[in-house]
Formats: sequence, structure tokens, C-alpha cells
Amino acid sequence: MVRRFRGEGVQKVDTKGRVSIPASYRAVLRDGDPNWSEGKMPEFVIVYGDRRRNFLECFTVDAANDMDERISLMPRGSGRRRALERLFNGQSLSASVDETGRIVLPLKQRQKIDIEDKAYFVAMGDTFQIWKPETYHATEAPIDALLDKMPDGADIWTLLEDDAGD
Amino acid sequence: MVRRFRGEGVQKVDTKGRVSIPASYRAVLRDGDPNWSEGKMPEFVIVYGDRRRNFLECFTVDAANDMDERISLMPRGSGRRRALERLFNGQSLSASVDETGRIVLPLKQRQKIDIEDKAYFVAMGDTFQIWKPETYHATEAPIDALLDKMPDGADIWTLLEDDAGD
DNA sequence: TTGCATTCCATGATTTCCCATGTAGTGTTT
DNA sequence: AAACACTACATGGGAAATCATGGAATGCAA
Repeated sequence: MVRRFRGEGVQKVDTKGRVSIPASYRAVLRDGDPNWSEGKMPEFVIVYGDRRRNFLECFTVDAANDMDERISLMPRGSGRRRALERLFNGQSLSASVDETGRIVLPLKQRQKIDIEDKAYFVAMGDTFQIWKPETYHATEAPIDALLDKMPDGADIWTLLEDDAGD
Repeated sequence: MVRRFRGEGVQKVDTKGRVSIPASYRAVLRDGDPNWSEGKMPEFVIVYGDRRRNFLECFTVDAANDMDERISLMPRGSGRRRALERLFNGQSLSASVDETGRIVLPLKQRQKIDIEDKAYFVAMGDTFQIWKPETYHATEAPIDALLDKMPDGADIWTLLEDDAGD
């Protein structure tokens, strides 16, 4: 079992686009980088995707290779495969954590998700996402609604049951 | 695992046909060139193909050798083999990155894909492609349509599933 | 000598690198 | 438990290197 990303929080983005990667993510990135060795800093892959994606999705090298592999198993030339190739190969970039634990988000990517000086990091299992804080919080509304609908005092984990609806 | 090309973007093409290879691609080209050594600049192979191909496809030396090998395993004299040989050996040229990170696209190839003063570079895993920007964007329509068809808020990666249709 | 290609040099913009600082924890010492 | 030293983390600033691009100079060939 591979280590998984956990936790969420805001980080500052300076004028050069530098952002600290939450410290707890760094160990996961290291473990997920087959090329990592003592002294070096881990690399990973940032997928920004097509214009309707308003967050960045970050994959460890292992997870990205896995994804590439799955794509390569799809029928060559199919529309789905082409779409994924474009998203995953074209609309992505590789990043490397520096000695101080930061990466640089290029201007293009910052503009794409409309980030100014703050970024919201959210762990998603074997990937993590980077959002503009306001955008992220807006997506929380539907989740709140779902929770509000639950019977009073019900345990959240009942959502795990198949018959929990929606 | 070999490093893969990532990212996309436009580069200027000057009147002499000179184009900068995106810096991030250069490292991959270097790694993929078995003849590369300190101080030298990497080489690679540009396949322009028959008249209906409206983009250039670029292979690292390793990837090109791989391709040659696969072709050589096909039945000698078969139509498919002959077609591939013509495409891959005949309708291709080798290029070498200069000290400033540029290559020269010969006029013939520029005319073939109708490039004037801008070229669109797109990573495709172990190769990358060069397009006339307008042509490239036109090919995005079917992909957009595919994405538009997806249920609202659906994750792109559901396209990986077998039953996602196409 | 006119046209084309190959070298060499120039420059503004970006990106990377290196060093500095503040702050929150942790644990230790008295 | 108050004071202190340590360390890990988040963040900032400036210098240095790299990148994308343009132009001039050179060499060669028709």
C-alpha cells in the first residue's frame, strides 16, 4: 500500500509563483518518485487540463506513470484516448520540489485557476489538488447541502452505504 | 522508465525558420539521444509524413530506433511494412538542437503544415508534435464535444473506464 | 552577386539559485 | 513551569543563470 496524501490548507503564493508544498505531502511525493535518491528533491506531475477545470491536479511520478500506462492500453486513435492524451500529456507539466519545500507555479497555470496570492491544497488519496481558495469553498456548498439533508445526529460514514442515496 | 514530454505552447518561427524547442523538451531529447555527451546538443527525428498529415511528429533518437525495430519485425515486402518504411524512413528528417535551443524547420516542412510565424508544440508522451496553431485548435473541437457530453461535474478520468463510450 | 543557410553575437524577460528571517513546536534544563 | 536552545517550516529578497527571440556577419553555391 502506497502512502496517501492527507490534509488540506492554504499556502501563500509569492509574486514569483512560489508555493510551499504542505510538509506532510512531501514524504508521499518522495516515496512516489522512483527516481528519487538521497539528496535530491522529489518530482511530480501537475495536470491543469482543459479550460473547464478550475483546479490543478498533482500526481506522484508513480501515479502519473500508472495513468500513462492505462491510457496506452486504450484503443489507439479513439476519441477517448486522444482526449486523455491531450489532457494528460499536453495539458500538464512536471515540477520539482526545491530545497525549501517549494515549487513554482508558472504564471499560465496560476492564471488558469485564477490564483493570486493564496492557494488551497486538498489531499485526494493518491493525488492532491490545488485550488483558488474561494473557488474551492464554493464547491463545498453542495456537500454541505448533502450533510444538511442527513437525519439529525446521523454518522457521516453512513454515506458509505450503497442505499444512502445520491 | 524514460522521461516523457509534457506541456504545450506556441513558439515563434522567424523568417529563417528558426524555432525554439521548449526548454522542458530539451532534457527529454537529451536523455533520449544515446549519442549525446556533455557539451553536445541533442538530435532527434522529425516525421512529416504523407500529404494528409498536417503536423510534424518528433521522436527522440531512442524512440525512432524503437520504431525502426518494430518495422523491421514486420513481414518483408508487405504493404503495411512498405508504407511504414516510406513514412518513417523516407518522409522524415533528422534535426539537431543548436546552442541556443533552436532548430531550423526547412521551408518545405513549414509549407507542408502551413506554418507562418508561429508553431504550436504539444507533448504526446514519448513524442511531441508541431502544428500550425490554428490547425491544432481546430482539432480540439471533437474533444470539446466529447467533454461537453459528459455529465456535469463528472471527472475527466472516468474516460478511462471501458464503458465510457466513445 | 544574389539567394539561401549556417554561425556568432545581443538583449529583455523569466526562472532558478542561494541566502536570510520570522515563527511555531518540541524538548530540555533548572 | 519558566527560560532556553533546537529544529522544521513558511516565506521573502536579490544575484545569477537560462530562455526565447532578433539581427548581423559569414560562408557557399548557383
